Amino acid sequence: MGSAFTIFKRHLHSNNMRMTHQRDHLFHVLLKSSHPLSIEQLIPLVDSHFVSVYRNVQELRKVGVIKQVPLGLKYSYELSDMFKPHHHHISCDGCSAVSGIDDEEIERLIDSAAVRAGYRPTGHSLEMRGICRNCRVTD
Amino acid sequence: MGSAFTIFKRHLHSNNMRMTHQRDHLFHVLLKSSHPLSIEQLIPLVDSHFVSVYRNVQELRKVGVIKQVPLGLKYSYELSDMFKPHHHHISCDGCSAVSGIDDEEIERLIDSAAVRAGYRPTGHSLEMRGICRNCRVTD
DNA sequence: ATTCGTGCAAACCATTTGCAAGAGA
DNA sequence: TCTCTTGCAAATGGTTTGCACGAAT
Repeated sequence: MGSAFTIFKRHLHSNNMRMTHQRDHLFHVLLKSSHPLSIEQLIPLVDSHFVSVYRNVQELRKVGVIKQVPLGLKYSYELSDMFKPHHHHISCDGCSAVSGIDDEEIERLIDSAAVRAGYRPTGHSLEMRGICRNCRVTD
Repeated sequence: MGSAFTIFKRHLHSNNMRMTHQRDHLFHVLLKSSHPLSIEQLIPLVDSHFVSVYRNVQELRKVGVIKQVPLGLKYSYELSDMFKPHHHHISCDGCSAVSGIDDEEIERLIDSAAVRAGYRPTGHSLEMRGICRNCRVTD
C-alpha cells in the first residue's frame, strides 16, 4: 500500500538517495507537525547535526519532498502535496497561531488567472494574515 | 495633489523620518521597477552605501511603504499598495520573467476564506509559478 | 565493497551594529 | 541647533564547504 512513509522511501530510492536515520526523523517531524517549521525550529527537534538538517532540507526540497513556504518574515518548511493535501495557511497578527485553509474554488481561480496571463500554471504559494477570534476579544 | 512621491513625503514626515537623497532614490527605483527587487539587486541600483539600503528597506517596511514578497526562493521588495495598486505576480519556471496579476475575484475569495476560518483578514501574499509562452515553444 | 551521508571544524558571506561625521528640519 | 541618517569598519551569526569517518545498499 502507499502510506506517506512508503512513498517517501520509494521517492528517495528513485532519486538515488539513501534512507538514513536523520532523514527518517526529519520526515516524521514534518509529518507530525500541524504547521510549517523554520530551520531554527527544526534543528532542536530533529536529532541530527544542524549541518545535516540544512543539507537534508535542501536535498529533499530539490526532489520535491519538502516545500518552502513564506511565513511571516521568513521561510518555513513543510511536506509537499505529495504527502499532505494541498492547502494554505493563515497566521494571526496577534498571537502568530497558524491555521490551515483548504478552498477548492481559490485553487481553480488562481490557475485560471495564470492561464489568462499566458502561463501554464505549475504551482503557487498563498499565505494569509489576519486577527484570530481570541485576539479580537483580548484587545 | 497626491502623487506617489507626495504621499511618500507626507508619510515619512508623519513618522518622524527625514527625507534624504538615499530614501528618495530608493523610492524612485522601486517606483519605476516593473517587478519586485531583491536587496542584492537593489544595492547596485541605489546610489547609497549598502548598509543604508538594508536600513532603509527595513525602516520603510516597518512604516508600510515597502512590502516584502516571496519570489522564487528568496524575498524581494516592492512598494506597498499605498503606491501601487494591489496585485500579485507570476514568475516563469523557465526564464524567471515576472508578470503582474490583478484579479478582483481572487481577492474577494481569499478574504472570505479567511473569514470562514475565523479571522479578520489583514493581508495576504500570493505568488504563482508557471511556464510562459516563450518557454513553452522553446522546449 | 562502494558509494553516499554525517559530523565536525573552518570558511563564508549576507546582514547588523557602534560610532563619528554629515545632512535635514 | 538638534536630532536623524549616513558611511565606514568591525562584529555577528546563519549557512555552506572540505574532509575523514561511518553507514546504507
